[in-house]
Amino acid sequence: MARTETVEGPRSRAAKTQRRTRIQREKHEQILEAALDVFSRQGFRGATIDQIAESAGLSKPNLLYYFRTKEAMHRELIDRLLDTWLDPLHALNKEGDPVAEIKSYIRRKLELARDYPRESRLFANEILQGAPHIGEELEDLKALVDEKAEVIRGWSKAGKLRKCDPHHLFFAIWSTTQHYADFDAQVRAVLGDVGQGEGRFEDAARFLDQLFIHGLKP
Amino acid sequence: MARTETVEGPRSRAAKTQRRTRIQREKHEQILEAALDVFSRQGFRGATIDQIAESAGLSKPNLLYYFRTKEAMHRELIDRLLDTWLDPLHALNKEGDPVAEIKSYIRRKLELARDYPRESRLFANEILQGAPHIGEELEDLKALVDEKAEVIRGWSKAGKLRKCDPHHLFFAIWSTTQHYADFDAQVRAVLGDVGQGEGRFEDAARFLDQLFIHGLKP
DNA sequence: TGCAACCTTTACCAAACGGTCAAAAATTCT
DNA sequence: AGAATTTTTGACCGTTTGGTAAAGGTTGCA
Repeated sequence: MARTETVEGPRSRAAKTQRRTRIQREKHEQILEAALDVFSRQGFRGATIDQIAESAGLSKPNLLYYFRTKEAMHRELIDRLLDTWLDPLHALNKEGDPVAEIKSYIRRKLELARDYPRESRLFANEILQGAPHIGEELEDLKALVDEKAEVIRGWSKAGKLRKCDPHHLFFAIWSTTQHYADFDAQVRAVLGDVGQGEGRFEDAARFLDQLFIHGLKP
Repeated sequence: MARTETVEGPRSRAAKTQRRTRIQREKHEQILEAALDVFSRQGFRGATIDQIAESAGLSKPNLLYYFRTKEAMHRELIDRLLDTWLDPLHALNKEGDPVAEIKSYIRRKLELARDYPRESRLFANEILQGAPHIGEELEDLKALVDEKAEVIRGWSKAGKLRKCDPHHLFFAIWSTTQHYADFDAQVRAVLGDVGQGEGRFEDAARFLDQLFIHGLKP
């Protein structure tokens, strides 16, 4: 899924031989962590290298020693993201019980939204702007989705699931779960700041379970 | 809902007396149209005045004669947006048939996503970045949502709807419908470019109807 | 200890950015 | 027509931005 790894980093012997020094490994992660923070809040164009550098506790030229461009940081973040992001979909098991499988898929997606909201927003930003940096990856996504859509269709045909358009089912699951990460500001405003964090996600999980289960049981 | 109208525009006598010339009215609209285009694709920070000016067929200083800052354009767009955006929710009628009301609400929201995708993305961008420009408006939203949530709760208690958390129901409706506008790039990639536009929304409407109706019927 | 590789900093650059200003051009009003 | 007003323009400004060059400091290893 990840794009052909072009090793990013300093033009040094260690880098060229792929063997990274301790400092390189540490700073590399440190920078990506800061970059994720900034990109997910500001979007690609809105983020500045200075912001990321400051958030990472480095000077700008120092940061640019590890990542030669802003794009380089963004690209590596997106690459990493996609791998973990599609994991739950990969796990959808043709042999399992349909309703239980979908329930568990929803749960996993919701957990991702809870535990990795920055990644979710990073992705949302990218798609919102028309996915300018991930054309290639979206094709891989299509292949995976088409495959899993067939699984759903199979379950429907076997009478184990109400008949429905599998692609739109996926859209509904993605949107409802990611909503809690991407539109967090709105969710918090509407729910009020009472009953934070923990209970919120439990309520969401209960609601989505009910909605999809009753909506899908034959 | 709209914020107290501070009339934006040229510092001219006509403007001060609120009476706008023909040219002022025309250019004003022309600029907002272009600004919507650019803001919805690039986000606030990503958009540049030059881009908007070019898209509107004006020089930058000329544009700035009508809107004195970038914020001014964005603010008026957001203000207009919110009015039409919440219309469908206002229309949710306590006296109507619960299932029919919700069905019609979903349909309206989906039509908005189809007919005004740029507005949807403008809003999505704003919320994604943490709603920095619309704190005030979100409070009004909360009040409206709370009110309509009570309507839903009433229907549930009367046994006309399956018991569920009304707020999360709204989240689910918002996210699933707006998904088609906001994540259009992903939707197109997954569905392939075949079977465009028209059929797409019909399929979505059918799916969402089924999902929510069966998920909500008592 | 010395030296080669690696890391960090200071100073800098060109382009892009949001916005201003004064004056010219066009329009409207009487 | 001519004055008054509105609209448009070109030249400009200070700041921010992504990124570079080169020199100084640090580390690891023979």
